[in-house]
Amino acid sequence: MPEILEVEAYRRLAERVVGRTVVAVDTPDNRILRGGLDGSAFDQALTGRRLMAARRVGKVLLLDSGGPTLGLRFGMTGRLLVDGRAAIEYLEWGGRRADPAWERFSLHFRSGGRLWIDDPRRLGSVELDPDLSALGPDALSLSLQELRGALTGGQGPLKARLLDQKRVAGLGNLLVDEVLWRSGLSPLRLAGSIVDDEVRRLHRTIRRTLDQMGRRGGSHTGDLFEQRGHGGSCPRDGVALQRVTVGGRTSWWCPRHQA
DNA sequence: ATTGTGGCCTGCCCGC
DNA sequence: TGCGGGCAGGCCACAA
Repeated sequence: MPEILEVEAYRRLAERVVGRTVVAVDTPDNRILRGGLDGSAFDQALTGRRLMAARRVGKVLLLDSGGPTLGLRFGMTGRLLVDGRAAIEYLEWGGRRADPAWERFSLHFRSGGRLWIDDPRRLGSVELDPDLSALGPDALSLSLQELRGALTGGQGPLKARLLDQKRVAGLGNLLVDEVLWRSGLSPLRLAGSIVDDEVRRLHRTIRRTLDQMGRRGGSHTGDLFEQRGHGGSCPRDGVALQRVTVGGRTSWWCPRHQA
C-alpha cells in the first residue's frame, strides 16, 4: 500500500507535469473530494493554473498551482498515473489489473497528457490547501533528535507511536514491522521504555531501511515481507512469527530476537 | 489531551 | 462453478 516510499515515487512521477497548465479536471467520484467541495469547485479552482511544484509531506502528495495547492492522499490502494505511466506498477493489496472504473480524479493539461488517481477502494482523498500542521517530522529526513521527541511523553506501544502521523509522518504498517524486526524491538514495547541506545539503533535502521527499500522499489520489498502470514517464520532465526494487533493493525514479529 | 476502536471502501483468496 | 466470509490498512470520527 502507499506508504512514504510509494508516495515519494508518485512525487517524482508528478514532476513530469510541473510546468503544465490544467485545462480540465475530471471528478468521476465526488466521494473522495474533501473540504465540502464538489467537482465543479475543483475544476474552477484549478483550470487555467500552471503547476509549479510537486512536493510530498509524509504520505501526502502536494501539487502547487500558484493558486490553491492540490493535496492527494492515496489511502491503501491509490496509484498515481501520468500520461499512462504508473510510478508503481504493482501495488500490494491494490487492484491486480487496470480498470477505468477505478479512476477517481484526473487533471488534463493544455500540452496534452494527463495525471490521474486510480483507487479501487476509494480510501484515498483529494483536497485543496490541506492542513498539514498536525503532521510530525517526515520519516525520510528524520533526525535522531526528532525520533527522540516522537517517542517521548505519553504512553502506548512503540509501534502505535511510529504509525501515528502526528509523531512521525510517512511510516505505515509494512515499513514499521520491517524496521522493528531489523532493530530487534518488539512492537509491543512501551514507547517510553526505549532507552537511548535503542533509539539510536532504531534511527539508524529507519534511515537504512527506507534507503534500501526505496531502491528496491517499495514497502513490500522488506526482508520480513514474504513471511508475513500464517505459517511464516523469522528470516533471521527461523522461529514462527507471531501475529498481534497493535495500534489497530495486524503486526508480525519475531518473539526470539525482538524484545 | 491522549489513546483506543470501529467503520469506510472493495478486490481477492480460500473453503465449501 | 459459484458464493460467502474473512482479510487487507490509511485515515477519520468518535468514545473513553
